[in-house]
Amino acid sequence: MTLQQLRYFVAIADSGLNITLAAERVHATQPGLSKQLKQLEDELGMLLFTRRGKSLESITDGGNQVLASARAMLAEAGNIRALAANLRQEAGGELRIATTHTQARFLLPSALAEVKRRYPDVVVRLTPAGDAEVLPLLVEGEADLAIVSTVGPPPSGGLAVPLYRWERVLIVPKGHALAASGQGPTLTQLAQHPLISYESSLRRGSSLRQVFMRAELEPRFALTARDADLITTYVRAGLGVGILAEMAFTAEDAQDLVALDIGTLLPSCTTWLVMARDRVQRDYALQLARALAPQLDVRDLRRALNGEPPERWPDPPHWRERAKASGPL
Amino acid sequence: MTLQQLRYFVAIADSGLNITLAAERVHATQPGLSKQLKQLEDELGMLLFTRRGKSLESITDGGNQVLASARAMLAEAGNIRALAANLRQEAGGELRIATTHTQARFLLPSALAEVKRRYPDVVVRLTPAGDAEVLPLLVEGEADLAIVSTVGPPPSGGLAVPLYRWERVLIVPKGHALAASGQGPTLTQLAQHPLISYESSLRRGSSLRQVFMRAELEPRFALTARDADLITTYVRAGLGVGILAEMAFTAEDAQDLVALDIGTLLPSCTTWLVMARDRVQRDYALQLARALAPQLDVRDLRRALNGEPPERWPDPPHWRERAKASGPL
DNA sequence: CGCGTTTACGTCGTTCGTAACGATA
DNA sequence: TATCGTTACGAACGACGTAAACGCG
Repeated sequence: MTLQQLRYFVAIADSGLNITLAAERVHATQPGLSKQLKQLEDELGMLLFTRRGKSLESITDGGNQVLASARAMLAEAGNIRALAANLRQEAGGELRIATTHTQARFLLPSALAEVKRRYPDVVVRLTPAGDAEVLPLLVEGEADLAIVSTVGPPPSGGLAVPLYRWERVLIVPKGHALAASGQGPTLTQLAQHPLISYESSLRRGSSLRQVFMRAELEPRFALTARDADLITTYVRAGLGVGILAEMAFTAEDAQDLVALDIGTLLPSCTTWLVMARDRVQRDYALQLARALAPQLDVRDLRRALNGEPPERWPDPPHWRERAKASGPL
Repeated sequence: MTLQQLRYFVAIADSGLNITLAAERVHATQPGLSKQLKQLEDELGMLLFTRRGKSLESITDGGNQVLASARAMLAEAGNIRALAANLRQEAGGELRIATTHTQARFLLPSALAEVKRRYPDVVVRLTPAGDAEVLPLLVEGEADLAIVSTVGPPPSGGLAVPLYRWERVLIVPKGHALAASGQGPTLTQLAQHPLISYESSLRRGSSLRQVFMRAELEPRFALTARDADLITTYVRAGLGVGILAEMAFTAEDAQDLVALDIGTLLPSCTTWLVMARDRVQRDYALQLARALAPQLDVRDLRRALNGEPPERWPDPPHWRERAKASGPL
């Protein structure tokens, strides 16, 4: 049993049992993986996959257990390498961030610029994903850090650091009926208009739906999208009124659109930086965390990166106050 | 980074930084380990040990962190192998049990005989150790199972299964003053005699000492030993009165010694089977657990072996009733 | 001078890539 | 026939053992 064999094994498992594809991903040849897989099975004296003819059909029960252990081992190997790279103060490296489009577009740019300034050789890989897909990416080891938003308690599945809170705003064209009063509408008024919002709003448990449900109203969604640009575009096109993260309403939007405060209608959101427990992070991950959460004590952050978060984090600042806040050095 | 390199590395760390000794333990040559160590350090770009001249002086800070990860990886590798061996129904294998002399002598024989009957090819390695050294052996991976006794709550450091409860008895020669009344003495009477008991009784936190301390009495220890044979021997020799686990008082002892019930004076003990969390056990470990705890449901035991113990274990039987009890198949 | 480590060197095993073959849909 | 896996073969590398040299107490 070698680490290489285990690496090939999980690559095959992660490639939908397609050895050829797995071989490409690990930068090796297909016969090489085939052979190593067979050797691993021989040594363990068990089949890791069931076969139909020559093709792999499914993972065996035992194979799944081995898979879990193999993943753990490879993760530890990664820890060792990250540890060494940190100690060696290696300039290069990769920083894989899984997050939603909104955070990638409005929160991350300045923070990533800061990281890039101190660590120019780091390759940042942004993986935009739907709200529900971000955390799995982290758990499966596809990403080093995840940035997600929740209404209420921190997300599970990792170690969460609160970054900031934010509200949703209602977007309407200038001169729209709802904008006439100058202040936000009631929920009942809102329910009479077709809505344009994020895809995740369609989910049964989404906070938007829940708010309507509690008021015994049924929201009508005209259109959902993943990013704010599309939402504002369709609001402009008159397809409906938009519900947007406040961060996503730009100065340009303000030329022909109006953002109405609906803070009382919808609960506020918290955005979290999430990392997998027991995974050693590179130094530039700390740098990113500092840039994202300047209100937090660096020592707390460093401890958190090492898997020992404080009992309670201080309440994160609101998006609007965020620029002003700055933690102790 | 190879598993082999990591194995060599921990072997060196576990051999007091003596490469030659480590080489013997892993059945390899010393230059081989030297070279692999160097290669590992080269690949990681860090020193794992500090050197004085050519000799290894100490582990570096980074080395210690790598060591922890390496141990975790090797443990997982062991898990995979154990899993495969179970699946393969492999007859052979090793069962390393760390325990005290008393349990090894009076509890284990019948249970081990049962295991050996079903798994004749298993090599059982009994590691007798002092009361305080048993659990560390388990945690360090030197043993698969540990059997320890506590007064009160289960031991930490692993997953504990309660086996049985037992009392300590007072051993005196026939005709001894304390035996005259036919029943046990008071604590004050006991304090007037030199005591002979287990080594662990000397420890500051031992339950024996605590009982005396609470009564503001100071016990005098004439002699301490690790095993019951020695204790009874010296009781016979008239060096003092013995305090012994009830299991250790044999029919032979009864010919010239008397065991007095002091159940009211000393709290009763519970003996636990402890295994490391997240470590896959071989099937014969389950067999041993069944033999040791016949009062428990096999399904609970199996789940416990897989790391999912029930919320609460039923109270274990007393040693005297233990032979009669038998759980559902 | 003994103990323990490193260096040097040769051999053997193993891994990996290329190429050809085979099976399956 | 295209796709995907296995087998065959050869080259290169790497691990390991033996033997000798080196440093240190």
